[in-house]
Amino acid sequence: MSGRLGRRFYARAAPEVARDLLGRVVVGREADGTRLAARIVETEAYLPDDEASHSFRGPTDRNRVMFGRAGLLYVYFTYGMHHCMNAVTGRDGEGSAVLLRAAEPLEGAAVMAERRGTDAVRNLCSGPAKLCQAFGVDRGLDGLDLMTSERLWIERGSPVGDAVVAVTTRVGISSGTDHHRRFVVARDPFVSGGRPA
DNA sequence: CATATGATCCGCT
DNA sequence: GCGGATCATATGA
Repeated sequence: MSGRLGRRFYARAAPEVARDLLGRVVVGREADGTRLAARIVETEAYLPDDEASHSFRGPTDRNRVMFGRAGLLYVYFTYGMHHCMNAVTGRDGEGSAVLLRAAEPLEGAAVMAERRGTDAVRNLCSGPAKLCQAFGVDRGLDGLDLMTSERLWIERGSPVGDAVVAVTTRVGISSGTDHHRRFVVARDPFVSGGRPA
């Protein structure tokens, strides 16, 4: 429990949190107690001033959690089959969050491999929907509190230095493409797309 | 390696 | 009805 990131970590501007999440560790706990862990290597920041953000047009039933307090988990469903997870950031009611896009498996790779239907470790968490599938995250976890949940949380891990961080435009959106709010660990083989950035 | 396409649901216009 | 913060597979260079 002591390794968990605290509320104040998330209660900052989304781009700052996105940058700082690189090198941190997402931890999941299975019903049977098995621990899953993965080191975050790619994130994206979403703010309410951004046409590509779900929060751009204000709160709805779907995105309500994004307007909640920092440190909540916002999970959405898209393309008819995929889930993606975000950590809510900033002030309560603001509508900003950081999308977790890719991670390097550290613990529980066997469980992830079974869920993902592949043995290739590089392919278990190298994309936002893959990451959710590997950890068994769906809308049932929408709104959980990363401070107190026994199902999913984020630990301190090892923050990375500026020399290793690359900032780029974001992926998979058709508007708001001018914002440089995607953060990746440069040359890391576990980023989405399977290619170093 | 690159581009194309199908899968399959739901929130929003 | 449309199209999306995606992924896996298929096909062609």
